[in-house]
Amino acid sequence: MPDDTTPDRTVLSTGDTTFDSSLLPADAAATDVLTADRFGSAAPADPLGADPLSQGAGRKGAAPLTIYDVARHAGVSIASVSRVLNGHATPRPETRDRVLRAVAELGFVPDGAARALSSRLKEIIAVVYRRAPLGPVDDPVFEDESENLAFVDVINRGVQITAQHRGFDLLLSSVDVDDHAPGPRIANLAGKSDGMLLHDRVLTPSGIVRLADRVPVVTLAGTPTRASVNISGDNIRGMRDLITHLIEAHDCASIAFLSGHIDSPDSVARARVVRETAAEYGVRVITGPHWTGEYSAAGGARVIRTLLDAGTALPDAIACANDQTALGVLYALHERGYQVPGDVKITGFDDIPVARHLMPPLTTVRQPIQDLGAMAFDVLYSMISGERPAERQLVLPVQVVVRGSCGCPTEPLPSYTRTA
Amino acid sequence: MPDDTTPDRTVLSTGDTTFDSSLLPADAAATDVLTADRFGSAAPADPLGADPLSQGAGRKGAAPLTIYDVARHAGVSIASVSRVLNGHATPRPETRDRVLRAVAELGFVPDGAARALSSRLKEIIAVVYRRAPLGPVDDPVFEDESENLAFVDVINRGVQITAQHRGFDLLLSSVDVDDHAPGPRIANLAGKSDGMLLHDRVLTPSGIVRLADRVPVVTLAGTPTRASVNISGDNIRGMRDLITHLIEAHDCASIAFLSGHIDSPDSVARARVVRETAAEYGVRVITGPHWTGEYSAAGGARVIRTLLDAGTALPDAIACANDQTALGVLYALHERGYQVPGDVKITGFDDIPVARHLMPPLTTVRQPIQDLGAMAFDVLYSMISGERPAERQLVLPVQVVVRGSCGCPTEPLPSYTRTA
DNA sequence: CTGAAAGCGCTTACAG
DNA sequence: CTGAAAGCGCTTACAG
Repeated sequence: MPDDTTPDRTVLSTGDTTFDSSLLPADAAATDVLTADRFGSAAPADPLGADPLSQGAGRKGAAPLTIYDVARHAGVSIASVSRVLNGHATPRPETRDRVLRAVAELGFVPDGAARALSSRLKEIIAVVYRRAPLGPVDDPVFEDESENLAFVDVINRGVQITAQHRGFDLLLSSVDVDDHAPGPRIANLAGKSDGMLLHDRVLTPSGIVRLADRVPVVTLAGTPTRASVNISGDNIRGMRDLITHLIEAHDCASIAFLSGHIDSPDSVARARVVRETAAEYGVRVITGPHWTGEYSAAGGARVIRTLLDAGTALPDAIACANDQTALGVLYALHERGYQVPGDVKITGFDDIPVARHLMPPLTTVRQPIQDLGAMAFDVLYSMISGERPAERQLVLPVQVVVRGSCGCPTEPLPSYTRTA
Repeated sequence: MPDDTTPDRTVLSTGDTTFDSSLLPADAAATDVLTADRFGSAAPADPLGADPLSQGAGRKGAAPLTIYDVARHAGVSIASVSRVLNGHATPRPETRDRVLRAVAELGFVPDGAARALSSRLKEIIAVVYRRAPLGPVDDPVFEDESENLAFVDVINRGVQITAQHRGFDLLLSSVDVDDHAPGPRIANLAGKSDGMLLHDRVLTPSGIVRLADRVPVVTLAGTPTRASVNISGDNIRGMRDLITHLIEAHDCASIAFLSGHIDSPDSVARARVVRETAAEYGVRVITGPHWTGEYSAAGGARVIRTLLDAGTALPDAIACANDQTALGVLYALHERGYQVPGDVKITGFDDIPVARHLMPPLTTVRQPIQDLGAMAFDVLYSMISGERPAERQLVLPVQVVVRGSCGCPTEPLPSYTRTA
């Protein structure tokens, strides 16, 4: 019952340090919080064995509990305690019970570092991403770099949830954009984990190869190496379908591609497909150094403003390298009084959560973002388990999601009838 | 030079498993990736000492390098290696150089678990959040739970960046909404970390007290206990200023408060302030079980649809418990043909990154989200260092950000002149 | 300044 | 089924 609905909370006044005294006693309802068998075995959920030690905050200074304390308390050897804690079959019920009781009464939690050192498994994978650069534009509307990391955040969520199923946790780290020697940090992470998951642009391919020599490595939206596996969405199919839609359904005769980082494999692949697909239809493609948005809303807005300031005419459609860029494009166009999709059609890539809430809702290519993370973990896990990956490059299917920004009618309003 | 601009990448065809062979050799440019002194000392950045072992992926099966290998290679004791690696003052330059060279040549990375066990410091803090529930509405527009976690993601980013400055990494975990016994998972995390940071509604206060008995605990947007410190934004000041603005600047005579989780301290505090402030002005407040949005866009949309379906008249303004809720409210109103702020004024709370990009841009209370995370880490770090926290409740200042959704004119279009 | 050795808290053959 | 003991790879008094 350590449920969040327990109504034993009190709202404090701001800055107030008083608090409801009912919070203080280690009440019965919370007994299972720390004493429940962490391995899912049948621990005594009965609050009777309430931990006497936790009654006072006093044991803070005391030496932390070890497996020896538990063994002594239960009258068994540390080997037996370890076996019970690890769910081995051997200890007979009676021994098991005594151990479990002792663990519950003492509130024992095994030390992860000791377990890791002994078992040679940390049950931790490190995830590293590069923090997006703030656009060069000093624009308060776009000042928050966090907004450009929605894609990474959702992938990481997929990784974390999947890892959790196998008892693994995620050690999260980031590399600053202008950190040109991330090696030491990443080496440190390698020492703290069983495997590493690198987002795009964290390490060069050669850096990845060296890292992979020490620990299994999987990359996301990157490039496979002889020693690492890469996971990506299907850029080719996704962008081809999107461009085809713009041309066939909306008669676009000129399409600009607003790229991401010039060295991003995803962006390069998407750009190429735009060119190829348009060429098949004889449609004009606009791209180049003026059309570079660094995957950020600020970058997208900057491109639009620069173009309009220069008096450049807008193409029929702008295909953005990702949704964040489209977000900035939409904002800048609106700011200058242009209508989307009336004056120009806009599309994104990724289908991050907000894409559907924009005005107009964003037509984009939906990547299975959380699945990318899940898949990345699965592959990494198998490598940690000693398996040799069958493929070095895994591509997940994507799908065009047609909404309003490409010129398609926004979906009709459904009628909801609902009773509370 | 392990920079992402190194142009030695090749874009693959989808599903293709070939790759540019230039990726294969462990080229000189990447030498410093793993061999650089991880403690910032003067390691030989010179690529001359390129690691011969990493030339082949063959050493995969070999026993991992230990400090003994380095010591032997350098002709010193393991104690000296350790001292150099930890930046102690003692080893004289010559010894230091020999160690550093051996470390670089072998590509040695110390094992984190062994370090942690020996030094009693893992340099890891665990962060746990509760994954937001999907609204009960089976609505494809709002199906992605990730969209409701933007606030948590940004806080975590603040934590991670701040932790990084002290050499700490972040162990990220989440508790499923309907996990009623998160104890075992959280105990496991406690064993893997030096301290814990809990987001709202992860543990009951009594659960927190028990946990705090084993490891330092800081909560975010929660409730302080005798054993843990809580960090929050200034709900009182923020909501008071916001409601005052709606009343004084926009003559609102009826204001609804669309709450978050009913047991969320933040939501309860905000609701109370809405009531108190409105009462001072004699303004009518609408709230109650029909006005509960669980902090999610889906929840906000559901509330609006239910009300409109029931023929309920809209109040002058709806103050949402957070921005996510406002996002759903905006969408649902637009869906039904209502104008914001014309028909009803809408406000949020948090100022998550997308708030400024909505149409109309969302008037809200800006919390220093990343700072909340930074502060949380700082407090936790001091507790890990053995300091007794001076305050149990820390409140960070917030600020009303007036945009279009409250009825204020959207800011005038600035004129940008920019040269590429 | 440097090294031999103890010890951190677990897991797991190895005996019994 | 159970226990004594070795060992995981580091750090750090303790001597020299």
